[in-house]
Amino acid sequence: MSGGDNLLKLVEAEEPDDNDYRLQEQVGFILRKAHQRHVSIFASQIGDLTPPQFAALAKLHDVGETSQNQLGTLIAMDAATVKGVIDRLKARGLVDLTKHEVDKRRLLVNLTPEGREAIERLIPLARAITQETLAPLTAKEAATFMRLLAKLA
Amino acid sequence: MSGGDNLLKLVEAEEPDDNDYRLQEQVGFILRKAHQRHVSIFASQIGDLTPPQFAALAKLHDVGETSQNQLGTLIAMDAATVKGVIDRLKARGLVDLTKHEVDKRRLLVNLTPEGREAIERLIPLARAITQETLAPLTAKEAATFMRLLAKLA
DNA sequence: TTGATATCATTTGCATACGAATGAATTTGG
DNA sequence: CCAAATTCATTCGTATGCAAATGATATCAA
Repeated sequence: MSGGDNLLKLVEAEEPDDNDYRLQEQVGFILRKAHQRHVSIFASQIGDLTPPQFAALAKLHDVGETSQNQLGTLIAMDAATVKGVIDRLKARGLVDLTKHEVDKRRLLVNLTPEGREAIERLIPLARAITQETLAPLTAKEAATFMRLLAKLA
Repeated sequence: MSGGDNLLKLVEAEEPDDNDYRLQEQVGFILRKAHQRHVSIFASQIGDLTPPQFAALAKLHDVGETSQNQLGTLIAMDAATVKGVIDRLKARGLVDLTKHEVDKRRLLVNLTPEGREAIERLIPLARAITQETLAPLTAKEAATFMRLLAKLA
């Protein structure tokens, strides 16, 4: 190796490979923090609904009546999680549940008028939440970020 | 449900603003899904430890003895959450807890030999998890993504 | 010094999140 | 047609995650 002794020593000193694991630079750790920050921004703008609850209402507003299970698929929640979310929305009168006439396994979920009013009122706030979440990025960076994030999700 | 047919809810719906809201394109929704995917990859590689538990061990390995509260700050967990994580690690013999000699409020957390063995064994797997999480991106895209994600977190 | 503040840890309550097991209803394959 | 497989929903157990309240200790300021 030509003239590399000093450089080699330096590199070895800085990169012992196993001792050098940096938690703060791992994608999972930063993803978790970014998600936490978003939830916090959401809560500051929409205090009385959680992001999953909002997602359920927004999707129902979008697609209309669906089964609980199907709704879960649309908003990326497993059956156990979606049940809890829908139960709480029902308790607040934002959705109602009816049995499917033909397929008796299914539970159909609908927005109530109150639920419809709520989601339509909240959607502008949700736009502001998206903007605030992306505020640390320029418009171009945000576009790039969204494109790459979508690939990961 | 009583009454009858579906009333067609033709809410004469041409408010472009409201109809345009696409949940699937909001940063918070995709962030949540990307995080879910990462947790799932983590679980497939490291079945007997959760990402927060791993983070606690990795950080302890990095900085040595710290108070429970300080550890929480380092790995972005509030006091209530970190307590649960540390309790479970203690129950498994991966950390031990001692009272601070001078400041009696503080609870000092240390890796046990088993905890040290575990984290050193798992770090290579964690590197693989990071790689697999970023696998949908090219190397250049991954670098860009990490830079932008860090700005958001 | 002491009274007000601040910090550390704990506890409680609520809300995701998911694996696994279960029961009911439907669909499929032979 | 029927037995097996699948689907839908529910329940249980475990693990974050955070707000708010509490108790113990430490620090600061008048």
